[in-house]
Amino acid sequence: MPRSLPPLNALRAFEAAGRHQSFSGAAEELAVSHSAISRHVRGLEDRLGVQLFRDLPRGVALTQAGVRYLETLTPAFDRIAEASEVFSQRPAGQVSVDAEPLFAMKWLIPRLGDFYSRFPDVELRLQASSLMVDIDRYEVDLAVRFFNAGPENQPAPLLSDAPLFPFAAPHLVPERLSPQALLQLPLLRDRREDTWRLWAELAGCPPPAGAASDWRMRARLAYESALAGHGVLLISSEIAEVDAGAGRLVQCSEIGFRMGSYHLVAAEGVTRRSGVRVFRDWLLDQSAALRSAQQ
Amino acid sequence: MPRSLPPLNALRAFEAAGRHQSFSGAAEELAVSHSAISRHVRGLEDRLGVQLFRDLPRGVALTQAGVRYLETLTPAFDRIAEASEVFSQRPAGQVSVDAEPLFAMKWLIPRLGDFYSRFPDVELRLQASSLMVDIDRYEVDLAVRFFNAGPENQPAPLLSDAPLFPFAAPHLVPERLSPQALLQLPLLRDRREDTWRLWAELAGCPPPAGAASDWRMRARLAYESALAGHGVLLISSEIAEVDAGAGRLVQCSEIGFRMGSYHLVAAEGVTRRSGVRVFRDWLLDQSAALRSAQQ
DNA sequence: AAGATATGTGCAAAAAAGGCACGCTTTTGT
DNA sequence: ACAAAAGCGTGCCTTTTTTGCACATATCTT
Repeated sequence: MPRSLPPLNALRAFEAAGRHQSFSGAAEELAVSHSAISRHVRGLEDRLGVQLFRDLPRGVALTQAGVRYLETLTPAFDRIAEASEVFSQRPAGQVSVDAEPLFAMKWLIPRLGDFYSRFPDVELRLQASSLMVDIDRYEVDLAVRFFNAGPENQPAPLLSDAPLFPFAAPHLVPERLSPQALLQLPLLRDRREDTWRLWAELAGCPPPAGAASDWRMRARLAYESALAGHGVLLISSEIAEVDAGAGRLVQCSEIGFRMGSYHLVAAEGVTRRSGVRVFRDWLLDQSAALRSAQQ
Repeated sequence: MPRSLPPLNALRAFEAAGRHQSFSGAAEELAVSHSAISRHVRGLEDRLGVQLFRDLPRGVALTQAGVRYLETLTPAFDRIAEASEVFSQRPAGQVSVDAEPLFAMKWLIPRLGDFYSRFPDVELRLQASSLMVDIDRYEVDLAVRFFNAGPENQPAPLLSDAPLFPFAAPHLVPERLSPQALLQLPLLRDRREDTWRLWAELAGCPPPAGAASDWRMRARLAYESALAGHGVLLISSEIAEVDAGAGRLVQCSEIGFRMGSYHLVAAEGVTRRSGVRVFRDWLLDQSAALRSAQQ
């Protein structure tokens, strides 16, 4: 089962020699001496047990076996060369991306330095919106959206499925708290759903009563409030990571749950553009690296 | 224009590592240590300037770039391996060949020893006939035919286009003769055409008169007569070569001309069979080698 | 906590590749 | 006709590449 290949450098030598119908020509192409080619070809013939070249009064000519072999080798090497060249071409072009505001602020932007340094020729246009609408209407190439991935969303690859955990500013909650104690604090809610009720249920506590401070607010505002120490927020640990790492937020409990995940949505046909492809690949690699590091 | 390829052994290492998603797995497949794979992959990444693998908590995983690269490399290596394996499979099977009688006796059979030793598993059935009919009616795979190649016979590759020269037994003609002297000797003719008239014309002599001994006879008989010293025969120098080399015939003049050539005709679809392919390739190689050695 | 898995790395050995010089043959040029 | 050049093969030696080993690190399993 394990496939066995002849010495690849000998194959390359033979392939060049076959194309040139000349060892010297191949030697020049490969920037070596003709004797190197001669040895490679002879070694290959010995190994395969087949005569690939025939002596001419002056020079050499392929045998039928050689012709046939070459007909396979040349396209194979061409494809390899083609695929390898891609890496040396600096990708360029514009990419327009729309991302969920919090994802953009706390996940994407902190990582963009890496992208800019790797692909200085790709011009990135980033905007933030949370509207869950058809991507084509926004006239962007790529969009980061938060939803529960069903079978119908399969083609949208996952960017982050980190669970929601309670986070708060360290001066409000210096360390882990019991669920009961935590639920006594001001609970910040965004407009999405009644996440705190779900959390309390999971923690085995009675649902928290609404308090004066638990307005429904936009996610960005809720997050800023948490940073300011105004209460506890249920937020994706990957979103909170940048501020948690800097000591501006603290995870208050081990209890968390998933409510959906961030996915990358691509507009029709845009991946034909190298800039788009490069950004998408980079994004997915960042995401995969993050997830593999966490678990 | 000259294509530049990354180090091929590094490519193979990467390709195996990518398939296994594991350096150790690749190392086992390639029968080297894991450190060899590790170095190869790192070297390739450095050279291409692209990260191909990402570290996992335990092990490695392909990046998007790695996945894409692998998608090209694996089929390319597969095709190379496939084409290389062909040589290690001994071709077998039957091949039936029909050849012009003189070609079979004086050209083909003397060379068959080489074929038998190279391909002991191919069973060759050889018959001789000179009828120029549809090959399929003969129920043979390949046929050697003598004709003037026109555009309609293009697909039938050339086996021999050596010109006709006058040959005779050495005791009749110990050395080169002038055309005039030569035309005084008994002229052997086969039934094909009035070749001697053409030759005399070429030599600038009056057309030879018919003599008692110049019967029209089958080519084989004419050839035997020449060997027996009964006269001079116009015959392809490649056909006469085996007897000329053994001193049984002597070329009597430098004047010669082409009247047609031997070609290899294949029946429909038979080249799918490895034995047929091998014999055809061998035959064409023999022919090409002979021609390149002569001129 | 210990053992197994999986990769990275310094160092020295082994292997492969390469170059050079020379020989041989054929072709070309003077 | 003779010399030079173009092409390839080969022995010998050098250089470069590749490899293995031993050890280090990190993670997973039990």
